[in-house]
Amino acid sequence: MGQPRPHCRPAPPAPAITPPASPPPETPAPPTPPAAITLYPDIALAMLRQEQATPGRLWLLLQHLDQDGRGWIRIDLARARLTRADAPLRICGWRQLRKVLRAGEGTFWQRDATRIWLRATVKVALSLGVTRLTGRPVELPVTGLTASMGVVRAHFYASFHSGRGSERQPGSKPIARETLVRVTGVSRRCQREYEKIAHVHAQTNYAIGPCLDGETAQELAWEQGQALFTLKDYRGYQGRRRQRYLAWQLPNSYHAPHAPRGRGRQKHLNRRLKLARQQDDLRETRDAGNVAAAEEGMAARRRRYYDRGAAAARAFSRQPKATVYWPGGGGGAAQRGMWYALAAAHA
DNA sequence: CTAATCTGGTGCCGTCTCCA
DNA sequence: TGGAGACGGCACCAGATTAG
Repeated sequence: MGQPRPHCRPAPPAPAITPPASPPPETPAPPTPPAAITLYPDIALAMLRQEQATPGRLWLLLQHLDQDGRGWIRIDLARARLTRADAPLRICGWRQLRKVLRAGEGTFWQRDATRIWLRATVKVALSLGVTRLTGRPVELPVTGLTASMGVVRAHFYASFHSGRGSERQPGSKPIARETLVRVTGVSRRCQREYEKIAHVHAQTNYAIGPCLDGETAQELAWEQGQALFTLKDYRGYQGRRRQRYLAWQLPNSYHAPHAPRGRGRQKHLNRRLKLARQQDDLRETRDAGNVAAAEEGMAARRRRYYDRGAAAARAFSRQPKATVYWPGGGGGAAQRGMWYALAAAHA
């Protein structure tokens, strides 16, 4: 899905209609495609959830091969580029390719005798239950797509972290494993494996609350549960030396390796998704993308993370029922995963 | 003093599934 | 058909509190 292409692509032929005459033979030396594709994390996660990662990977590679955006690929060309032993984009043998093509029929493409007609990103998204693209699209190296399916799945999962962060702090806001299970459909155990494979760095975070005194400790214990402990600041990182603070563990934050890409095409895709949603009247089915947004939204009502203290303080004054966090300042605090906290008042 | 418990983590192992 | 990978269950970790 990497390259800008015309907004309208030719529709696949209706089954009853005679397939078009075979196109002229391809030139033997195709133009060298760029080494990376644009990946929309919501679509990648939906592929994982729907167990469509194998045909999904093939769809991305076929789009990559379709450099001039015609919307179709000749079957013999796909076979040559993806299954030949000496092909740089080889992913499997031709038998397996046939199997995967059958598995993705209708969702990712339609075939006639000679061509694979690729479905547009919007249609694939809708087929996978995604009705809105959130976060940022990311850049995925083609080598990440031609590796084993384990590596491909790991990159699909990691794209969520890569696409999550703000411009100032890419991917750095804490998110619990349990939330990740709900949002990505990937188990906790498997998340760790994927993180190892895709070089996603998980950072442990601690929140530093107010100075220790009996009443605030009680309030916070109510709010945070028994995970609360006292931190003695021997070196004076947070203020006076040896001052005791209330602290508690936060979920991990994650730093993934994929570079973010512009949101330009995503806006256009979201407009078309909205239109398609209205036409298909899908409003009652909770789609996968919205599930992700809703899950994160639920967590956000209780804990909200901000890039800077000023923004956190403003948000807290507007809504004091949610605890707000912002990254620890100098003294290496941010590197150690220290977050400052303004704790919610218990109602 | 010790065991149980809390939240948010990790490691290991057996079983199942997929793919060449 | 065999090996690699995915997955779930279980034990265990930190750093605290609480109950007996």
